[in-house]
Amino acid sequence: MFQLSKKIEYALIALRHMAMGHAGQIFTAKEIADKYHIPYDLLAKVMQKLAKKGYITSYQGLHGGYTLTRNPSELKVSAIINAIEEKQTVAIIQCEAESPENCIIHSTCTIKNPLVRLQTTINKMFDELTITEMV
Amino acid sequence: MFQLSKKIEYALIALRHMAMGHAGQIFTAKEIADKYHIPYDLLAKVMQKLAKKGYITSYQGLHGGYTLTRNPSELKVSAIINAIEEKQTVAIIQCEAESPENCIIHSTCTIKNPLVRLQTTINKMFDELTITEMV
DNA sequence: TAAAATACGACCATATAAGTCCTAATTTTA
DNA sequence: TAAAATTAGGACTTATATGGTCGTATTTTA
Repeated sequence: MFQLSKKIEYALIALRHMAMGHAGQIFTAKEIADKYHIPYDLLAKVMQKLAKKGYITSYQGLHGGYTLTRNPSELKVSAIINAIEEKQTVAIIQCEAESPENCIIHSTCTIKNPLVRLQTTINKMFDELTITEMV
Repeated sequence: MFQLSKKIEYALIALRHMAMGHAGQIFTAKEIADKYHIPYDLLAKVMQKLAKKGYITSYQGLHGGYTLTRNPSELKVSAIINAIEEKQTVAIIQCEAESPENCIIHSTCTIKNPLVRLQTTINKMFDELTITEMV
């Protein structure tokens, strides 16, 4: 628990790599996968998700690839996480995340609040962290 | 990702329950499992781990059970997490957690530092949070 | 000695994560 | 127009982690 998934690691690696190039530079998934020794297929899917969310722009065909859509300083880690993980992922307590109504101690629960506060802080940190901090 | 495991949830529920009783009061795993509708066997193991680490004291035999060893204010959530999860669990990046030497970008990695800082903050929060805040 | 509790290892089922494979579709260029 | 290089994306497999169960031993008390 409390680990970023490989997908997110790969996304950060790729975006950082792209951020280190010049504006508008095109990168292929293969090139990045090779350079960092990460599985091509997996990285490809990750980049497809990022493209779908508009964080990177894709170009198909020969000499195709991806470019960063925006300035790295606008690329929040929180957004990257949400783009890649389908489920609500930063949610340290499950009752808040999925089924408050099934909670056993419902109204009298005094565990939830401190953890929700903690979670809010974590969310904020991921929100304030951008790719710029990683180049 | 970024969710507390059920085991830890159960530990928090149990410890909170015990903290709400009077000092020295004995509670059985069964009693707590029943009250909160959590699987007895699982809770039993969780409590065994807590006992092994000395956070609660166990009494075997008929009319046995567990008591809190210390004041709830000394029961840090960080300690509870570490008692129950075997692996280094709050470690958002894997290179720090297990194999820095295998890292692909080793010396030139600029991703690690911001995440390590974030992790430090999270650790600190879990360290400052005690059972007292949950009763 | 029986009952009620902890102790603990082994096991199983399921879910999630990680990775692979295959087949389009698109674009460029020889 | 055909081949090559790329993105797009679904289906599948494998590995690992999680959650839960089971069986048996041990301890203590009545």
